[in-house]
Amino acid sequence: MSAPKKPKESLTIYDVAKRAGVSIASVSRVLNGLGTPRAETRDRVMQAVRELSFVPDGAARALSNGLKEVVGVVFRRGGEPFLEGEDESFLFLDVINRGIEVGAQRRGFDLLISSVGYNDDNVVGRIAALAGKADGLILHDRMLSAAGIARIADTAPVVTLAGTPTPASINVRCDNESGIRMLVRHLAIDHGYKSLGYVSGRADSPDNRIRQRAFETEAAATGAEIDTGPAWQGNYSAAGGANVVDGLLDAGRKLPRAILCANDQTALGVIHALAQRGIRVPQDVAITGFDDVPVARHLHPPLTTVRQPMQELGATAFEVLYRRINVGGGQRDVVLPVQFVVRESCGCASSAAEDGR
Amino acid sequence: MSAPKKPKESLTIYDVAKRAGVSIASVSRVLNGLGTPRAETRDRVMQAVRELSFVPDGAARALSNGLKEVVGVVFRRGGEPFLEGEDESFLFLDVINRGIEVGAQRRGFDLLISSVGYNDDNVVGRIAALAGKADGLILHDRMLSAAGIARIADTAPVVTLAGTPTPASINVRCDNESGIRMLVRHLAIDHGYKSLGYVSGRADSPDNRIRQRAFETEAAATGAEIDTGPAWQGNYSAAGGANVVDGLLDAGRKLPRAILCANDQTALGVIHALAQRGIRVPQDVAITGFDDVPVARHLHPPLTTVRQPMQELGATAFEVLYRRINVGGGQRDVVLPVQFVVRESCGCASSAAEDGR
DNA sequence: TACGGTGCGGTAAGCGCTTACCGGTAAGCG
DNA sequence: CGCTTACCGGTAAGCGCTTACCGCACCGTA
Repeated sequence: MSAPKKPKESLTIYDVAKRAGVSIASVSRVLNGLGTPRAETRDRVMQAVRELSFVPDGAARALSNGLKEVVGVVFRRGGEPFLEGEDESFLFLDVINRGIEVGAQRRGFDLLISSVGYNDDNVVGRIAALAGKADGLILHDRMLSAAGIARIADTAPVVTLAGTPTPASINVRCDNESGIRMLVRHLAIDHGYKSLGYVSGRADSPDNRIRQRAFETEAAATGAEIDTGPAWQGNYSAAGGANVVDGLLDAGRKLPRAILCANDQTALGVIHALAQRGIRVPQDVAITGFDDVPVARHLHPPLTTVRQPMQELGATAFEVLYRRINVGGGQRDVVLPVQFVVRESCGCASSAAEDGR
Repeated sequence: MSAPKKPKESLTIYDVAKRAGVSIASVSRVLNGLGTPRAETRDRVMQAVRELSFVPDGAARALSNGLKEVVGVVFRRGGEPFLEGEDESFLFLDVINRGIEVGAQRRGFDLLISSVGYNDDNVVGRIAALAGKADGLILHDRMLSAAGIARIADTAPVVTLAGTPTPASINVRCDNESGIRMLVRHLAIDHGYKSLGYVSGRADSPDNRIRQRAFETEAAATGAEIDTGPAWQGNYSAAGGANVVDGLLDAGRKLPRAILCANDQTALGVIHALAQRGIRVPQDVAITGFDDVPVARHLHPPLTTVRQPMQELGATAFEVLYRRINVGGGQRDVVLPVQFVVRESCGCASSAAEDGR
């Protein structure tokens, strides 16, 4: 039945055509479902394909029709494996990447993945090389300066995640402003807390800057008193959050009634540090996070936070890129809605609305 | 200075050649560092490349020289995101993938990543498509039957991780036998425990089968009494480990003096379940794991286990594949050494040798 | 001055595929 | 029964690159 010779070098569409007794054009058409081949033709081709277990060469295909069906994904990786707390950020990126993959699979695309260390040299070169192998690029976080993006972008379309749009690239992020606004209103209005603080994330993170600004604006709008300054500088890690609390307290400063944290990770550290000092959450100080990572609901008390649709973020990034690859144009700043998740760390009772769905 | 026209469609080596006033062959040679171009020629090409920010098309290159410089990596993903305990397995795969990436980067290769759900259909088809876009494939764990592998393997070289070698593929794994042997000897001889048990991993895992067999062989060799049977069936998860303990105890069976667990995750569950019942580790029952995941050293008591060189596993898988792509042949069963890590869960004192390096 | 040697650089073929274009056959119509 | 129309399916032209091969210019030598 099946007598696959030696698959010598690589077998091509010509081999299939010969075996099926048709032309290469027919083979191609059958394989791509174009035209209206006769049933017999189709069957003979399919059978030959099966017998030879032929798989068309992606490169040739890409060259011929100008579509590689590959998107490059670039992200930062920590310097050392197993750095404390890295597990979480791993997970974070991973969920987003999975989202990209899901989106990609719908369109028959695959992911060309490349991570970059914090102190790798020639990052632009590496990314450029990647661009040559892909139809478009998705860059996590802050991989490149606007100039760097511009340079890459005239090779291949670029979508950034949680960055800022540039003339040459599209950015996809979630609606940080609304998230912070909901948090602030809930604390200042629903709970009536009169003083608020914000433990920031990494200073160079666009997401963080937006959150901080939204915090200040909204807090001012509600008339709450806000506490700021360099002492509030965190770095997205639990250790960073704990540091801020310790620094504040050691300096003898009085904590505000409620503290928003740049992300859940930070909130975790803050809550921990407060517990060490015997300060109760939420009775003495209310705490909120941002992201809604899986452990958020298992903290004591369960963390009130804002859910980022991470997987959707990835899927959307892909979809936006896909559209850009095929038709061009489109919106440059894509913002996804977030979901307010009320638990107990804000002072709500345990029976309060748990997140839906 | 730089007047990059509109990068209309895509710019090619012809555009560069024209701008530099040389032929496309010279451009190609300069770009690939072949031949001995005059300094002037080289400079003009380089300048033109810079001015146009030209990046050669990977597909054309691949088609022309038969090397895509891409390896496909396929792994299983859990059905649902955030399933309990998935974080760990994520991490596990991730570290291996990072290892592959490190190896790949050394050779200028990139990773084409594709995950497969537990109940996706047409997995073979998806993997075949991936094979068409890559120079070779690395398959995690049990992605495919031997027949499936054979089918893929005459399209592209295949390396499996923690599987078993087949006539058509190479397998890379760590030395499970030695690991188990060291564990058993340490428990049976050094500590003199007379009865041993093994909480297994997933039944279909080659790694697990090898570990179980090694356990039985080695335990018999030391003359220790061993306890086995379906009640000892775990699944690599903490819950699975806890289940085994609960099942055994609820059935009124007496636990052996020492229990080896198929992996650290399982050990974690076992220790937890024992603690619940007031059974002390290691005083009443000694426990060991396998893998040495990061948390292993932070358990109470710190876990005695065997370290798998995960990153190296990935890097080796790549290197083996790379060699196979370029020259063919090579060993079919590659085994990496493991490292015995003595901590306290086996009954050793806390001052005992912590892992070296 | 004429000839061979050396080496840079250009021309062209071809990698495996898609697809525009066209010719041949069969079915539909007068 | 002959001509038109449709419909398949084959032929061939690239896609952007690498590289074998060859010509030319310039040097050294006689």
